[in-house]
Amino acid sequence: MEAITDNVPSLLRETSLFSAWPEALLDSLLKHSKTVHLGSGDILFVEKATANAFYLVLSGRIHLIAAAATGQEKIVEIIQENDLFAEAVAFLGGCYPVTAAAEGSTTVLEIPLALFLEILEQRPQLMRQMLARLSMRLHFLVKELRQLSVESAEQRLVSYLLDLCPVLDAAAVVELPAKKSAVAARLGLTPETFSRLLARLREAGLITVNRRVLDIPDPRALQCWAAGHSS
Amino acid sequence: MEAITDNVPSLLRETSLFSAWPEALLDSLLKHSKTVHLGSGDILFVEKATANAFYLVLSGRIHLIAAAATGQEKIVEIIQENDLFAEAVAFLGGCYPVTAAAEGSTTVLEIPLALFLEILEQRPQLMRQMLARLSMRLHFLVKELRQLSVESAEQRLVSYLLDLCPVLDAAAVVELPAKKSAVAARLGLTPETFSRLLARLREAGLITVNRRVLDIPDPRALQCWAAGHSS
DNA sequence: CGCGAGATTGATCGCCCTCAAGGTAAGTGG
DNA sequence: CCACTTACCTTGAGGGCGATCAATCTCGCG
Repeated sequence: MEAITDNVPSLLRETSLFSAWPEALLDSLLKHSKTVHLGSGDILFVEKATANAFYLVLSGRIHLIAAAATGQEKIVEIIQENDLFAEAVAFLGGCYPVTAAAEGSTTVLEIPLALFLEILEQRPQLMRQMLARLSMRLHFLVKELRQLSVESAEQRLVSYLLDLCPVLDAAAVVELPAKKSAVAARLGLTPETFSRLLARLREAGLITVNRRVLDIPDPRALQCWAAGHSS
Repeated sequence: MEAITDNVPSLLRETSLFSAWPEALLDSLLKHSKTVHLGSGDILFVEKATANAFYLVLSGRIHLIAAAATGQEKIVEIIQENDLFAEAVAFLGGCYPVTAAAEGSTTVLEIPLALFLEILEQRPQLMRQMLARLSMRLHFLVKELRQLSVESAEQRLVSYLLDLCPVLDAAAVVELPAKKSAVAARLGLTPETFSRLLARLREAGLITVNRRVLDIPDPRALQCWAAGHSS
């Protein structure tokens, strides 16, 4: 546990938001932060709860979940290690728009919003960075919105796989960031449909599947194939 | 035309973003802005084009459209008179994530991003307001995302109608903000499905429809009915 | 009146969900 | 080492929602 805690300053510095922060500010922020350990499925915060802090994933993964009255759930985003989340709520003093749950054993750093805002208030450049961050998230969400509304399940899956590829011009071996049922939820699909789609791509010779690891010999071909299937 | 131009300062001041700006700053921003007139269907900017300005709708309506490779289109948002749009792209120096098209004859004020950023850079409080604005948009998009992925067409329609009601506790007469086919696209539906859903609600005695004007005698009943239909 | 855009209604189809039944690993205790 | 368990994934059959195609209707307008 100490090992992780000692690591925190360097981890924080690796995030795009904090990379340019002066040492002193980071330290004072860390003094008022604390690590939280979560078991599999544990809830970090629930939708509509008052937001007092935002978080950095130190190890494990966090699912951001939007639930409907019917009990159906959609995973809005899967937060990986060393990623910040929920930092955007800070500026409304409001509540969390989603529920955050741990996948597997997970450790997060809890950073109080009040102090963060206080520091930000006095550092225009930092504000500028926050604006850029939020702007990026906006673009991400707009893209998601488009994909959900106008693309088929297969096109969404292909887009998702292509996003995992570091480059499109060379063969790639990618690992799914979570168990398949969770990735399915992330894509707005049932596990059954997800499985069937993977099978289709496999039968078409576009990918090979090994547990959580996918081999994509020709990303471009995958891209074209999905486009051709819209007709 | 002069009449509209003369009106601009007061219109700008009515927007949440500019309401607290000093007169002098608004004036200098206005000096470098210009009004643009659009006919029905005219394109203001296209997706992926480099962003040099953001806009305020002076009269008419603007559709923000996300298109897929297949030619299908989804209206992400319908911008009303006196609303700002595309202000969020400023902080990435990037490109527009959607296409903007006029619905009917429309006039917009084009505000250059560069100058806006310059002013913002020197006014931390203004930055803070921008952050709050972006945060609100993030919440809006997350809500949209949830609705698209986990709610049925009927639930989405009802949510949309309820959003148009000023209060839920009293009867409301609301006007659709655009022609029905455009509202359908906004909800991710075809005009046919939209029409059928309205008919269903009408037959259930929950609304009456007159051209673009809807009468909702009991919003609460509408809300409950949609919830009950999830089973 | 005749025209045309938008709205409605009907018939049919396909995608994806649901429900249900195996299948395939990993871990457990004998 | 091997049944047994458990979690996860896969595969199959069937159904429903919403899209598509097509015909009719309404209304504003020249």
